[in-house]
Amino acid sequence: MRQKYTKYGLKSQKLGFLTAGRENLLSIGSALTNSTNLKSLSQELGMSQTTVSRALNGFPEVSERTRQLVLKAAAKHNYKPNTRARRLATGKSMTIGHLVSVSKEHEMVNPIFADFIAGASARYAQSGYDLLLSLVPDEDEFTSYKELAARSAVDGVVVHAPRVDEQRIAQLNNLNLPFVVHGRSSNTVEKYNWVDVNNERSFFRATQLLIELGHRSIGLINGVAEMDFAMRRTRGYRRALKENNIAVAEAYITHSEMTEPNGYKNAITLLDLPTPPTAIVTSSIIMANGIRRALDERELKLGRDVSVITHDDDLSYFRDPAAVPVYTATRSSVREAGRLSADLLLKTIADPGRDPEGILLDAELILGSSTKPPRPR
Amino acid sequence: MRQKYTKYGLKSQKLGFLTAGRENLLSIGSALTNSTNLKSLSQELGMSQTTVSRALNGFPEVSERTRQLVLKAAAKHNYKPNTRARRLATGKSMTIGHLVSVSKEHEMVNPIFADFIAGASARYAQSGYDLLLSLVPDEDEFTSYKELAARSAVDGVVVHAPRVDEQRIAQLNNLNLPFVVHGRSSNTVEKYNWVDVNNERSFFRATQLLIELGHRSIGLINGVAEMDFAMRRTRGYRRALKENNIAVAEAYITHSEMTEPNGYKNAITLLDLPTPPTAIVTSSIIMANGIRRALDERELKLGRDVSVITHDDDLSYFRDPAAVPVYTATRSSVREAGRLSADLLLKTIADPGRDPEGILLDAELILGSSTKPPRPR
DNA sequence: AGAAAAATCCAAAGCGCTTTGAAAGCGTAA
DNA sequence: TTACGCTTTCAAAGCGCTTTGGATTTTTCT
Repeated sequence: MRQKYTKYGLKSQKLGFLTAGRENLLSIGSALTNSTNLKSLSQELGMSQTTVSRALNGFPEVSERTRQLVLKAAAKHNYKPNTRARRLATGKSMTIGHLVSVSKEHEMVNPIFADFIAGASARYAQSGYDLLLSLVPDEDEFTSYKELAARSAVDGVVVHAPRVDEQRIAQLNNLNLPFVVHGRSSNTVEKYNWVDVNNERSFFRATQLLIELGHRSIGLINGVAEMDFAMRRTRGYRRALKENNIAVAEAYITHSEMTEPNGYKNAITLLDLPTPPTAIVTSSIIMANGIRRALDERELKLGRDVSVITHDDDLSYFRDPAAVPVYTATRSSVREAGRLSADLLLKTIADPGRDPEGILLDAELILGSSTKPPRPR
Repeated sequence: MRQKYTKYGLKSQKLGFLTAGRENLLSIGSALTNSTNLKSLSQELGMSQTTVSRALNGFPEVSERTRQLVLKAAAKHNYKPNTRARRLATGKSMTIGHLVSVSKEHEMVNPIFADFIAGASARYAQSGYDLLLSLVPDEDEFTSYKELAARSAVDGVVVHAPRVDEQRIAQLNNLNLPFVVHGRSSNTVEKYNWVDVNNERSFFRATQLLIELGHRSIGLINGVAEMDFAMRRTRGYRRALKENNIAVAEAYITHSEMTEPNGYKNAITLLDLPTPPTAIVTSSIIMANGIRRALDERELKLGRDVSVITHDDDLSYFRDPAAVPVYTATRSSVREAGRLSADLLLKTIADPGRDPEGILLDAELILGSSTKPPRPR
């Protein structure tokens, strides 16, 4: 007799060992697939699988009486069509992929992604889509997209944290996989779907506000320079200075991953300059916390001694219900961006011929208590 | 002739309209399924689908020469078995579900979940599993698990943020769906898999340290009381006071969602008591930031005027590379917890007969600069 | 009443893979 | 040469659903 090498053979052996008492494979098989299926449901109802399937999926070709009978029986057994079978039959994955890259340097996961996904997830759920999440080392990003596409595991993907030069956009267009970018990529000429905040304008306004208050030495504590949002924010900052005839001091500009310790470290660097800035604009409320710590350490008071404006993604665990918020901020809900991205992606999947669309959100400039005119020397 | 009501009928009409030029459905169909499949690959190789499948899946029943030929051809076409088909055929979903509940009150997503998932995700990827993420309003939690099980969309789930009284554990045991709890549930007698930090002991130690420094009035700014971790931390805190014959002042204990503004608010409450505490223990580094802000506002200095110990989940965007960290902290990497949870879940799925296991992590007590003896009055 | 139209239902054919049970190929011993 | 045991390959049967093209029943219209 032929020796059994197959996976199944091995497994059944193992199972048999563990579940002594079972006499055959069949009983184990049925123990694994415990739930009601379409076949048994239709048999119980004395109808064909077709009719039951149609009744459940809302097709008009089944009488109302039949539909009610089917729905009642389905509810009774808590029947839900098997996802795996349904996906194979329909040829759709009903799944959206989110690939979030984890920076190699600090193994950092951008904290805004949780709130972004919270927004998107709700939309997917409404439309019956699942969310496939994968955190990948940033050098593996494209490989991961390609693999998802090749094994057709998803119907679309969201691209997080685009860089100024973003390869993924062209690559995804080639793969013919619907996608939406959260953010934009300046050096990309192709058309693509995106949802972004008006970074340039909001940092222009923030800087402008500080200038109007009388500040002339304004620091910028920004994210990593390769990131598109960071580049745009720097541009807004520079433009404001330029339009007000203030020279840009390169030493006032720092770029780094947006962690609290980096906010602290960069603020210390600025504060220890021969002529330290009297105001700071920063890209993240997490960094703002680090800046506050630096001020504290240098015995300086936020607002009174140094003004700070931060970008505020309206993260749920920093949301400030106070009438006057702590930080003057350019605020834009990243959760709302998640919702909009999801909507856009679902629209694109439903209608592949659709022209790519860009959605530009305008951050509000919210006045808090961290900005005051500079202290007279 | 019968009128076409079917979904497909409708859709093909729509597609036809949008893609003028295509003559028939077939061509559209093939445009959608663009990738190579097993059939075409085996035809090209002049082998049966069986042989190709076996060669790719590492079965020993295919000669080395054949395997190499197959692998080469597969690589050439970037062939990956279609996920949907494979899952139906094997009867496995190769997917782990993470249901993260979003609190109704603040729509808050616990910030630790991103790092936890980063840890788990890497493990899943290694074993060929996908991660299905769903953020659900906390009242829908169980419905969501039930639905995932009914449509057999996942092979196992992770339970986040268990409460002292946690219904989900018994429910999941009934569903016969493998699961791991991140944390524990005190009032649950059933056995289940869990990965948790020794919350009781670490808060005992933290409180003990403050007492040894000379503090007698110690506040506790904790998470929501229903959460199991919060209850255990309170217990450790109380035990330390008790063992040192210090009366517990209920006014020194606050419970709330762990946001920065709540940290601030609760700290202000404590600091404005007739006899304010000289030290505070808190459950989250985010709250610790709020506490620092409160100290700042009351013109108090962290460490010198009020000592603070925080629990530190070692979140990537707060990770402090400084030799002496800002906060004295009970530290335990939540990312490591994610890895361990994933390992445990995958083990359970591979071997369903396995006895449930609990993994207890011990938080380190890290000395930082936020703890000093109390200031003499 | 009879024919046409509409409504309702069904058997069967996939979806793209894995797995089974059997057949074919191949070297070696009798 | 034949027979035997391995090794290697294959045709075919599902997995549980959706969708097709018809078949059957009911309603509507003349």
